[in-house]
Amino acid sequence: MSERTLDKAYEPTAVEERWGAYWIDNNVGAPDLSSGKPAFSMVIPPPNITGALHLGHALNSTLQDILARYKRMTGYNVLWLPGIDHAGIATQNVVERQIAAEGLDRHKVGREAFIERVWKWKADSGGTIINQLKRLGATCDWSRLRFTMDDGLSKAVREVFTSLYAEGLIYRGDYIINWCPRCHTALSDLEVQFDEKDGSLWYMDYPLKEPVSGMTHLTVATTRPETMLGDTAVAVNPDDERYKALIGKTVVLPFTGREIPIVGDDSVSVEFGTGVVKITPAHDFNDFDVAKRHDLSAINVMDIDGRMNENAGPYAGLDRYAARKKIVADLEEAGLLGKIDRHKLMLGECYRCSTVVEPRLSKQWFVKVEPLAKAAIEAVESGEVRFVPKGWENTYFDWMHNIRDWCISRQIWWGHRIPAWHCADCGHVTVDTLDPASCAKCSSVSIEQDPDVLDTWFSSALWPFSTLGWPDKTEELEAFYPTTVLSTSFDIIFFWVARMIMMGKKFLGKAPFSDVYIHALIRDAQGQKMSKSKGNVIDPLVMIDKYGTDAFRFTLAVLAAQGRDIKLAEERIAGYRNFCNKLWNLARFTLMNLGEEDIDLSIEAPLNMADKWIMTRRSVCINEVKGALDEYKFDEAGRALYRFVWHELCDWYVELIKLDLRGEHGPERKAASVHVLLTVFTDILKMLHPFMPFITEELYSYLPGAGKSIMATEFPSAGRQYAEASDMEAVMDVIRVIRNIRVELNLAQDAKTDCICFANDGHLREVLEKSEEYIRLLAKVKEFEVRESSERPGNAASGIASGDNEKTVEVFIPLAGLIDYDAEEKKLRKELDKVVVEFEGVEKRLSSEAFVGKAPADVVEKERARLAGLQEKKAKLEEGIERIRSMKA
RNA sequence: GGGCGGGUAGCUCAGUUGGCAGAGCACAGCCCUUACAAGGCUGGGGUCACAGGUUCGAGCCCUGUUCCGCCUACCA
Repeated sequence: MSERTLDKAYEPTAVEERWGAYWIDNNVGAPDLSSGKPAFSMVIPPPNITGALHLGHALNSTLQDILARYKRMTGYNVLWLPGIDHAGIATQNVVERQIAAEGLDRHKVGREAFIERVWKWKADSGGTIINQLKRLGATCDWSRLRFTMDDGLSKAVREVFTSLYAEGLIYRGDYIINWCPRCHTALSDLEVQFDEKDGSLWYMDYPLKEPVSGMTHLTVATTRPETMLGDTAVAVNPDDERYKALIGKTVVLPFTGREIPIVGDDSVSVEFGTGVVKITPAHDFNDFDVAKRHDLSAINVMDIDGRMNENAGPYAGLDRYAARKKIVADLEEAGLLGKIDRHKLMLGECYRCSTVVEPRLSKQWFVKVEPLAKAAIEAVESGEVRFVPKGWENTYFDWMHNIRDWCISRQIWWGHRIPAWHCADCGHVTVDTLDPASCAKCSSVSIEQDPDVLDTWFSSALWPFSTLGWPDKTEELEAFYPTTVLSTSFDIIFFWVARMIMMGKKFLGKAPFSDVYIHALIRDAQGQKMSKSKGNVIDPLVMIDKYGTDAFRFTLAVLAAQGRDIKLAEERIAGYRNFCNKLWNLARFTLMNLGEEDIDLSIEAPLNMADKWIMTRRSVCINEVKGALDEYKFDEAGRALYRFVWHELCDWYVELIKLDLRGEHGPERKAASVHVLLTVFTDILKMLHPFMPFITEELYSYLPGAGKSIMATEFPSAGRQYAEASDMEAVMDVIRVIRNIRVELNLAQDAKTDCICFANDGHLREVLEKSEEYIRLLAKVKEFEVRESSERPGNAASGIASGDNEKTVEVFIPLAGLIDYDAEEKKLRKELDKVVVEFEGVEKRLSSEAFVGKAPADVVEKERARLAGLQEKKAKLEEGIERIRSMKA
C-alpha cells in the first residue's frame, strides 16, 4: 500500500505530469525486436512541421494510442512510429512571412540562405506538435522520430525518383497545370479547393473572316473574357445543325486580328450558352484537351503573377481582373459585346493561400500513375488492404479509376530537390541517386540541377517504408512491414493513402498496411466545420487544461462512431470528466476497504449471488470491449466500460456489499467481497487504461501488489458467467419497484416502510427470502415478508416487478391509514393501461395462424411465455384496482 | 451533372441475421444516506422524415418522394 492518500476529487495536472514524464523517460513505446511476440505496427500520419495540435490530430492520435496500448496489453510487439512532414509550401510560406517582416523576400535572400533559414526556423519553433502529442499521452517510440527531410528519407526519395524515371514512369513536359499566382508554383489537382462563386457569362461576337450563308459573326459565351487574347480556335458541336457548315472556316479574333479556325468537337454542349466555345489551350483544362485533339497551338497570355504578359498586346502588364474589365469595356465600345448572364461557377483556389488558381501551361514533372494505380486497385480488390468502414473503398475505386497523372514538381525551394541535372551542352537530362559530376551522355561538366522541388506528398507516399530504413534491408523493415493498420481521416485518402499503396506495391511488392481505419471528422456542436473565421474552434490543449487529458481522450473515443461526423460539444467533455472523478472515488472506496485491518485476500470464500452477478457482468463487459476494439469500434468499447463502471459496479455492487464490508457477515464474507471488488476494479483499470492512461496508471499504483506500471499487465480475460446472475437482476427489479412506489407516495427520504412480496414462482420466492437484507438496505424496508398466497393486504400501495417473462413479483407497501386511494388507483390504472396494450398486441400476434405457422418456434415460445406473464400481471392489477375501489367505498 | 452518408426523445446519438424502441446530456421532483453534490433515487418525454411494397412481423429489407451534409465533375 502506498503512503499517499487520495484527495476527494481527481486533480489531473500533477498526475499527468508525473506519468507523462515516466513514459517518456522510459520510452515505453519502444518495441522489443527480440521478444518473439507477434508484431503490431502503425506509422503516424506525419503532422506538418508548421502545425499545432488540432482536434483532428487529437482524435487520430488518441485512437492510435488506444490501439497501441491495447495491443501491448494483449501480447503484441507494438511499434507506433512517429514523425513530422516538412510541408513544402506551408513551411515556405511561414518563413517567407518571417523574412518579409524584415523587408526581404526569398529572392533577395537567395536559395541557399533561404533554406538555411527554414532549417533554423525548424530548430527554433518547428515541431511543437510533437510535445503536444506527448502531452496527449501518445506512446509512440519517440527514439524513432522521423522527419521527411531526414537523410535516410531523402535517400529513399531519390531512389524512388530515379527508379521511376528509368522506367519511364516519371516524365517531364509541357502541360496545363493549376498555378498559384501568389505561391508561384504548380499545384496538383488535389491541392486545389473549389468554391462556388457568383460570376457572369459574357456573350461576345467574333467576326467571321468571310460571311457564310448570311452569317457575319459567331457569338461565344465565356466566364473569362480576358483569356480571349490566347484563343487559338472556336469550337462547335459537329452535330449542331446551326454551325455544322462553319467547321473549317475562320474567324477573326477581335483586338489582335489573329485568324483562328472553327473546329468541331464533341465536348461542346449544344444547349449551353450559344453552342460556340472559345478555345484557350494555355488557360483552360478542357481547351487544352481540345487543342491536343485538333493539333492547335497554345498562346500563354499571363505571367507567373497572373498578370497579362507581352502576348496580350495592349493589355500587357494588367492584372488578370483589370484586363477582364478593360476587355469587356473595349468589346462594348466595338459593339461586339452581347448580353451578360449571371452565372454560378466553381472557382479553384490554392489550398494554402486561397488565391484563385490559374490554369497555366508550363513545363513540369509528372508521375505516370496508371500502371501504379492498377496494382493499387488490385490490392484493395483482393482484400490485401481493407478499408474500415468498408464504404470508403468505393470512394477509393472511383478516384483510382479516373486518376490523372500526378504533377510532382513545385516551383518552391523548401523540399526534396528534383535529382535531375540539365546539360548546357547537349541538353541531356541526367537523373541519379547521387549528385553527378558530369553529363551522363556527353560528359560535359556544364550541368545544372533542376530548380524545382518535389510535391510534399511524394515523400509522404514512401512514409511506411522510408521510416523503417528502406532502401536498406533493415531489421525493422523485416519485422514491421507491412504495417498493421493506418488510421487517418478521409480527406487524405487520395493525397496520401492511395499513393502509399501505389508506392508500397511498386517498391516492396506489398501494400504498406492491411487495414485502413478512416475515422470521423470533428465538427462543432451544431455540425458546422470548425474554422478560425467562424470562431467555433475547440482547442484540444485548452480542453486538456480544463478537464484533463483522460476525460478529453475518452470523449473523443466515445464519439468516434464509424461512418458519421462527430459533433463535439464541450459539455460532453465535462460529462466524462465526471466519469474520471467517479472512477477516482471508486478507487477511494476500494482502498478504504482494503484499509487498516489486514484483509486476508487468500481466503477463498464462496461467492454469493451479488458476487456472481458482478463477475458475470465483468465477463460480459470484457467480451464487449475486446470485440469492439478488434473492430475499431472505439465508441462501443467506451460506452460498455462507462455503463459497467457506473451503472453496474458503482450503482449496484458497491451498494450491495456495504454490509459485508462493515463486517456484519463475518471476516470471510468481508474478504470475499473485498476480493471481488478488488478483482473487478483492477480489471476496470486495465480495460480503461488504453482510453484513460494517466488516471489508471495513478490508481493502479495504489493497489496492493501493483507493479511499476499498469502497461506491463495483461488485458483481462472473460471468466465464467453464472446462472445466479439473473436472480440478482430479479431482486434488483423488486428494489426498483419499491423505490418507485416510495417516490410516488412522496415518502420522506429516510422513512422506513414495510414490504410484502408475492411471487408466482417457488425459486423466485427463495431468492427473495435470501435477499431480504439487500432489499431492506437499498429500498429502506423495515419489515420484509415473502408470502405464497396472493392475498392483497389492506392498506397498501403496490407495484409489479417482472423477472423473466412469466415470473412476476407483486410488491406491497402497507401504509396503515396513510394511503391516498385515488392516487393509488390512478397509478394502478396507468400501469394496467400499458400492460393491456402490450397484452393485446401479443395476443393478436399469437392468434394469427400465419405467425404461429411461420415464425421460428423459439420466437413463438417466447411470445407465449410473455403472454402468460402479461396475463398474470394484468390479473393482479385488475384485482388490485378492485380492492382499492372496495376500500374506498 | 454523378456519387456517398444521414433524417429515431428538447439536444447529441446507439439500435447486432427483421422479433418488447434505448443511452448520455438537458428537464422535473425528492435527498448533502460516511467513496463520489463533478453525487444518489425517481419520473415525464417517440407518427423511428413522407408514401408505397415485401413479410406472420419493418426503425432495420425493396421502390419512390423530400430535406440536410459531404465528396466529385471540362456546361465554356
